[in-house]
Amino acid sequence: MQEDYNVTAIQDKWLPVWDDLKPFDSSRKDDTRPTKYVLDMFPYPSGDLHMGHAEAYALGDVIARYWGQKGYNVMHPIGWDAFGLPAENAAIKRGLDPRAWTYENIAQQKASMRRYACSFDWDRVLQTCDPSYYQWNQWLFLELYSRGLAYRKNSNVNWCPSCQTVLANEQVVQGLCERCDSVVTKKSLTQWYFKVTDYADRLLDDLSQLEGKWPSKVLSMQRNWIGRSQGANIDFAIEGMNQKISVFTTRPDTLYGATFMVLAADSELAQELASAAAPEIREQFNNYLEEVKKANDIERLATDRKKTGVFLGHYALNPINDERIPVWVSDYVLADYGTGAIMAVPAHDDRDIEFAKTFDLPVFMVVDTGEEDPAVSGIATSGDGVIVNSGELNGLSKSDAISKAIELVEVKGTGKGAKNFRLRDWLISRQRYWGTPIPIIHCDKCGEVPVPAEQLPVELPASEGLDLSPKGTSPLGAASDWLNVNCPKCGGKAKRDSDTMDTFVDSSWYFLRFLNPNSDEVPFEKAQAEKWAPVDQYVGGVTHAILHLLYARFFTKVLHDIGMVDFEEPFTRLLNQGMVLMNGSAMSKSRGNLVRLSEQLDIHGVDAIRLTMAFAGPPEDDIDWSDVSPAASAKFLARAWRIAQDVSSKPESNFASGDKGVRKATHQFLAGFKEAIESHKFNVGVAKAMELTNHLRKAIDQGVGPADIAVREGAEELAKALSLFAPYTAEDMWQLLGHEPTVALAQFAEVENDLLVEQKGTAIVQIDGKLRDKFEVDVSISEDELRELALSSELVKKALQGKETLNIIIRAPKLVNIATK
RNA sequence: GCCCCGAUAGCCCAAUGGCAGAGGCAGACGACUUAAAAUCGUCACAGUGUGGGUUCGAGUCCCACUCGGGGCACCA
Repeated sequence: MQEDYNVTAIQDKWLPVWDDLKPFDSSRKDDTRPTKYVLDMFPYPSGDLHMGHAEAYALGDVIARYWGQKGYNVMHPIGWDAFGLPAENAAIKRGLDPRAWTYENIAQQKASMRRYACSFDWDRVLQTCDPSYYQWNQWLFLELYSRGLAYRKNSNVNWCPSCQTVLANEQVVQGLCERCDSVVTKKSLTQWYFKVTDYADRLLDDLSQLEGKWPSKVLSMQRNWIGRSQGANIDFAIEGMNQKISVFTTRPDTLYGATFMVLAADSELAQELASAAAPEIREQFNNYLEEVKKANDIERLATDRKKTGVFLGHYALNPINDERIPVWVSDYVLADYGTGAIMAVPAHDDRDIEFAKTFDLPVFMVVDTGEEDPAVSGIATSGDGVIVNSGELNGLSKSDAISKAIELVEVKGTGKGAKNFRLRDWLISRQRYWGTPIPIIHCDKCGEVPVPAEQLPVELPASEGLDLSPKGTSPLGAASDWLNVNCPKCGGKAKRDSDTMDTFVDSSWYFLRFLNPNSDEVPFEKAQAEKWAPVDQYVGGVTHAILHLLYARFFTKVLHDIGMVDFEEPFTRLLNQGMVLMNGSAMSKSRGNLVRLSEQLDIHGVDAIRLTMAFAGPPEDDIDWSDVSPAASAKFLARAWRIAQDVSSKPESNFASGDKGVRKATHQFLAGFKEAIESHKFNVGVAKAMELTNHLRKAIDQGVGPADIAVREGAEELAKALSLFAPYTAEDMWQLLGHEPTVALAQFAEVENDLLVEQKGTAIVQIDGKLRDKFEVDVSISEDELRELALSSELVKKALQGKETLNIIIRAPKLVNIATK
């Protein structure tokens, strides 16, 4: 009897079966399959899963399931990035316990992931807010600390007045807080840092290993972010003072063109020089500094901003020619980049010439680029050219002059070749509650004392009784029972560090914790790392292109140097899926275009939604939900399901006697599907499955009929392929075809290449690239035979009338192109 | 301002330098039906954003531009 395809029924039917079978258990001891590690970026547990998760996990699942059906033991774990501000904000707003709020959301998301049939290994799960996880954050922090890679310093840090916490450079976007869009201000604080800058060169250079494996966009964003520039540090003596100004420049070739110097207004050196200046200059400087401090980054970054500054009354001496040049301060020079001071070469730098024009300072051309003299035109020239007015550098090209100038200052001892990075050290302290406590104890006598390893974890105290609302200092400071301890060194009274770690610390190494998610002995076992890591395929949003991926790469390199892993890049391949939009813009409640995932799943079923995500387009493109049709996906799945229902042959493993045409369609499908999935063209893979379905439908209704064994072969491969996108439907098809669960472990058939070889093919004849005729030919046809055939064609003869043949290109058996005059 | 990516049918998207169409949506028509839905089938629709170039041959490679998206940006 023919049944109907019933989405709800098959979902209810198979979920418990899978729970029982655990097809994605990657820890079986006797497993001899080769390994693959497929990882989806773990979610933040704020509320239930949304459409974005649905896309990411659908795509990650296609890859994980594919390798499983290719015979690999696939580790595909999941966890929760569970610390962070939203839990606290929920706590503050609604009076909830952040811990309870977080675990409730995790439970809800976990249930949704099960329903969504994610092929996760449910025995490898972690939550970063568990002490069993974050104790290893603390352990790793102390490892870094012992190597000088974690340190504390006072500086002007980015401060979000709304979140009331400091932010890493990476969390400041266009002068705004990444999280709440408040204008970020500066505050002088003593904070913990990780010394990422020690790894700047390796972080940059190793990107070349990822070329072709990571999206080029992400590689270029990381390169931009690290921002290495090559040049020189050059010292300028200050006239009449036992003091010098050191500058970083990428253009030492223009040293003769330096006509003034500029110090960052908020630098220490500026302060110092101002103090040594005449009282009226000091006053001008102080007034200026006040103004500068008031301006925020938004104002400072405005492109049409007028140059401002103050002359300090001092003169510096150009080390290459002892030229006497004035020293100014301005806010267009940044205190925290390079040395906080520049030599200004107005002839060849846009900013410098603007400043020179504003304050009527001299412009002196030293590179002749063939353009008008900047001193006349008022436009700086920055291109290559011939060095002029520069003593021993005259006549050299830009790049030769750069080397030569470095040589000259090195000989004089007034400078040397240098490189500079845009990358700053990673500020990891946060003045918030819901995070990993920093495992340091401050003792008046002993200073910073690491918490001894055997006392880890330093558990976060209960939030009860603590005021979590942002106030600029950590809420933990008020947990006096927790805060006050004895110094591990001297036993005297001491206090715990009350800040918590940036949650990006948690996610910087979580992919390794999945190797041994429950170990109390080690963060992860080296042997397991050798077996599984690095991650073969990482899947996640491009929003993490800089922050998370850079930090994870940094951690991996540190762990490599410590000897804990033997690789230096954590994620061999990276796939960035696009976003799910609605009517052209990101979904949001306030915009009123929110599509609820749970609703979509109720209406169309899990499989149809997953399939829609995969079929919508290339995975890295955004999906506009208004452009796609989950109803059509459901319709297709029903059509495929009916194929399995119609197959009337008994299960059989030898398909040789099946209809050749149908077999050919199946094996063509297998070859094309493999190619499509392995190159991440999931939409094309789905299209090929649709094509096979159409072919089988026709074979059943109008061709060889449902009993031909080739139809069974096709239906079985179709079920296996659909298992990547639509696991419930595929499992049911597999059963209809007379097999035991689970299709997720069934292997794809080997492509029988014999079936793909064509006997006949279509040859086309072009004249000057335009199609004129085509005919069926034997694929073994020779070039000469094909030429004969083409030239004897009536259509070709007609088209060639009155034309002179120049050349005939033959690509047997497919093409003849006749070029004419 | 600099860098990167994209533009193919009414829509979403395919196409190792070789017949512009694999697949889907929407559409038209037909079969089944008393009728409709569902199902099954058939059909139509663009010469690939614009202008040059390379080539026997360009959607595909190169150059310039337009539009859209993204990244970086007073980084010396």
